[in-house]
Amino acid sequence: MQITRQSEYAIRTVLELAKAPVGELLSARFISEQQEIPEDFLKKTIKLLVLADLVATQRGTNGGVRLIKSPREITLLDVVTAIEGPLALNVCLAPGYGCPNQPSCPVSRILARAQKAMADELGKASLADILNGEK
Amino acid sequence: MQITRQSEYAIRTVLELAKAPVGELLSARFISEQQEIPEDFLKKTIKLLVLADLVATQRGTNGGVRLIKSPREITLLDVVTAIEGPLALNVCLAPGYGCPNQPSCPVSRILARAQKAMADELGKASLADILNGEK
DNA sequence: GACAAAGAGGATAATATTAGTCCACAAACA
DNA sequence: TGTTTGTGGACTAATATTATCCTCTTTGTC
Repeated sequence: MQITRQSEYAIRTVLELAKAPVGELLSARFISEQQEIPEDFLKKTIKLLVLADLVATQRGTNGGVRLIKSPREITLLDVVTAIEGPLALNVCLAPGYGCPNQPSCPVSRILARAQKAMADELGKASLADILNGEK
Repeated sequence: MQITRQSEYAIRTVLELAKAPVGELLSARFISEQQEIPEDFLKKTIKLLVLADLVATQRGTNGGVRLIKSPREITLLDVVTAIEGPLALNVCLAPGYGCPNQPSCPVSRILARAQKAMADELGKASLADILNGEK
């Protein structure tokens, strides 16, 4: 019941990007050194962020990664979801899982509620909030 | 970011126990058949519930397992914690983990908040609530 | 055009976690 | 005494996570 290390890498990555001047490209190598993240693994992590439309990449000399949304518009929920897919506290809550009892099953209802409470908190925290020391 | 299958087994187990007449012993075999849980694995699961003081066991003929608290006093949080240990959305939130930045780190603060929101929901849901279809 | 810098992507390995199985043993009871 | 039932440990299997390696493509620069 933890976010994966890859999610943490992703969070540190977008924070690093959010700290840089708007629109500036940071290379995967640079980020990997700053944040002590294995470079090749970071690249894959970045790819997931691209697929989630949180960042864009550019190849070639002086290429790199940049945010494509304002730090105010990106939340921890966005980042974690980009890496791990939709939250699902239990298999029975995963999209497309066909539990015959759902949604009448009282356990799944409670898990869904707990999950929503957590997601709401993560969805409230933007990168900007975090960088501002967060009120 | 899921509860483990073992936690789910544990939940189903205590619910089964909560449905039975107060104080009645159910054997691991019986529960494993009712709930389709591998028997030997269930036994280990039960042991964790014992260690968490949620159930008591009795050996020998007609032995088995029973709750030692009222279903009103046992919450999903109790059960999940019994199996998985204290919740920790991230390593940095695990008891005893020495992150140099904690607790000033804004990310860990948010994760902690999200975790608490989830834990609160799980801690509100008692077995009795669940069996009553939960309001 | 050649070369270097970077991301893309696939394959595979290394670890860690989770789940499940097996078996000898101890306690309770008839 | 022997059967039922939990205990405990070792072990295996399955899966997920994390990490590494290598080749390819794109882009910019000389």
